[in-house]
Amino acid sequence: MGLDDDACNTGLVLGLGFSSTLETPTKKPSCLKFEQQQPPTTAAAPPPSSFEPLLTLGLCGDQFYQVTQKVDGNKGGYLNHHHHDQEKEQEQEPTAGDLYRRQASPHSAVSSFSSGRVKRERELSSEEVEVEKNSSRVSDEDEDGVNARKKLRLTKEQSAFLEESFKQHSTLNPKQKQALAKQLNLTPRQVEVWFQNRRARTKLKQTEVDCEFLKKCCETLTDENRRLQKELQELKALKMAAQPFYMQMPAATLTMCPSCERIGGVADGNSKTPFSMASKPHFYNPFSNPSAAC
DNA sequence: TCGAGTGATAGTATTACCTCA
DNA sequence: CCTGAGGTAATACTATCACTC
Repeated sequence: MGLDDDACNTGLVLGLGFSSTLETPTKKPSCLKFEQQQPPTTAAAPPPSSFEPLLTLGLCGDQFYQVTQKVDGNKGGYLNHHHHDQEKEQEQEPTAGDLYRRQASPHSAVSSFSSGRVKRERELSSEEVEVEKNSSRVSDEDEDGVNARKKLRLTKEQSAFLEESFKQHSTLNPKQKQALAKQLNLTPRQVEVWFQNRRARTKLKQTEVDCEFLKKCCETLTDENRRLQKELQELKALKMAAQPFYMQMPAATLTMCPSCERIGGVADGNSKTPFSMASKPHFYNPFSNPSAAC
């Protein structure tokens, strides 16, 4: 493409691209409709080179949504009632190490126990494991011992409550998780999984939205680029038409005296031409004839 | 029957704490 | 006492499975 030449001759430069908005959420395009919530303790940082529109979804409060109304999670019939004497355990003060982690780690919040059931059961307190086994409608094994993973469906109330909580905080610390679980008659693990999936799917949706947005940006900029290229060509044509004959000649055939700044060469080099090109050094070729014009 | 939505699981990365030589 | 290495725990993310509607 001739952009470089154009830039040399006209000072106009055309470009097309996006700037990374990493860590500059305020620079996001204003036309983005969705905004992805960045929790106070930001989740794992994206790769440094990634485009991060930093959109947020929902509200972001300073305080975790205080649950004031208990939602009966058993209305749907999928959830078994479970005992609430886990409360003591839930309200135990975290250890110093826990506190440190929750405050210092960017990943502080939802525990996922994601290394599988064996690990999970090692990590969970016995009470919590018991709750988990009882509270969900099904366990991994049914009465026949067959590994039939049946699926819990959250009730509307439970979903709405979780959504509301997610709007407040997209991640939960263990206490919040416990509280939510208790309010909703779910296991902490279920709350945790719900938040994990919610985050993942929010991100997925956001990626799709971003993709569409970037496509549109690309189209717009391409059109703009095309328009400016055309305009540039027109300006160049006008400029050429307005130039005297010798200025349209190849620069190699022209020389200009560096001292008197008069153009020499095939044209009339000693006359008082109005086209003395002061401050146009590219008309001067020091290797051809430095002072021939004089 | 199929596809979308979604709960659940497995694997992996990161970070911080703890222990020990 | 200090320090670095290795182990462990907590938590996040991603991919995928599997079930329900």
